[in-house]
Amino acid sequence: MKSDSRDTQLRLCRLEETLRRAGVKLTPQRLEIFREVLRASDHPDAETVYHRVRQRVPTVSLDTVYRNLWLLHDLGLILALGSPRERVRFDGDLRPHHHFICTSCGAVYDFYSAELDRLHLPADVSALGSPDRVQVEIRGLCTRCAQTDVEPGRQ
Amino acid sequence: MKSDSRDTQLRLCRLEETLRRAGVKLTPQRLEIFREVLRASDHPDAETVYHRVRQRVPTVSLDTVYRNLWLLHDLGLILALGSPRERVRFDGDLRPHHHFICTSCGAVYDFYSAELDRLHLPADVSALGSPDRVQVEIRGLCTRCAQTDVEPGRQ
DNA sequence: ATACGAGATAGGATTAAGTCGCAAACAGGA
DNA sequence: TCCTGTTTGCGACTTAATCCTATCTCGTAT
Repeated sequence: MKSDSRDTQLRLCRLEETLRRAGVKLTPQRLEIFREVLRASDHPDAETVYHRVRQRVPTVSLDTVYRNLWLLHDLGLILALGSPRERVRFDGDLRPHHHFICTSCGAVYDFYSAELDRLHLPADVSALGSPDRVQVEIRGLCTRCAQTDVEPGRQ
Repeated sequence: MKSDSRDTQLRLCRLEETLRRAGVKLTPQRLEIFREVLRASDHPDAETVYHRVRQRVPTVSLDTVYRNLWLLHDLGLILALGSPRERVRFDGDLRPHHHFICTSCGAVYDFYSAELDRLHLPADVSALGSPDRVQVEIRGLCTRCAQTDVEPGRQ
């Protein structure tokens, strides 16, 4: 397992620097939670991270795991799958379409593209399973949020 | 608002037929919940659908809304955004990558593709906001589930 | 038309995910 | 080493979502 060296080392340096910049302390709990997410390749949920970290830091609390996962997420050090912090949403539009998801307000905008609908998938996807629906998800700041957020001299 | 005619009409026919095939009854509540999701273009969550349906069917219960949303989802009549019925999952891999999500077991497999990483986005996306991260999400049956599910004469 | 039975509903009870508040502990700069 | 602002742990709490079950209803068969 060589990946536990160079890659992880770099990520840990980046962790230290990012935390320092944000004025956030590097506690053993925080470190272990971060390392656990790095180590995992199975996209664990908070509870799973909690159990794994517990084997190294037996006193860690579930709350601390939650707090730190979202902290690391907000600092851009790890990613969250799905629509973070949101309930499940439903969509009556069955036509092939794609999503622009605002990382600030959580709004989901649909858009259509014949080009994206017939995307050429890489060969190794077929080893994973048989595709049923292919969607492009774009995350970013929506126009509305960009206006209200910045816009100096107002507010 | 002409879309409330042809399109909706077709979808309602399809609803009736799909329900009949599945041996499921067409109740007024079910119909209104379906129509509400069709009508909405803002990807509402269950609670929102509940409040809207309530204005037409004042006695409807939240539980009925949940049950029917998932029923309609399972019958392929509506879609759910995000990872349905799952908790938030975390991912330590910051490299650009894409996801294959199994619709049966919920597992998420990563895959990498330089081609997909530099996707050409349609022009009208820029009107929605400024893209930050672009990901292709493929939903389908994973190889493992395909084997265990079908495979006659075993188990 | 009518009756009947499988399936559906309402709504209160329950579970479980996730968050809050606060006292005690700790990181890390001076 | 000291000191201050941050973080932790934990129990209480909130809230999304599901379960339970008596009652009701759709839709088929009569």
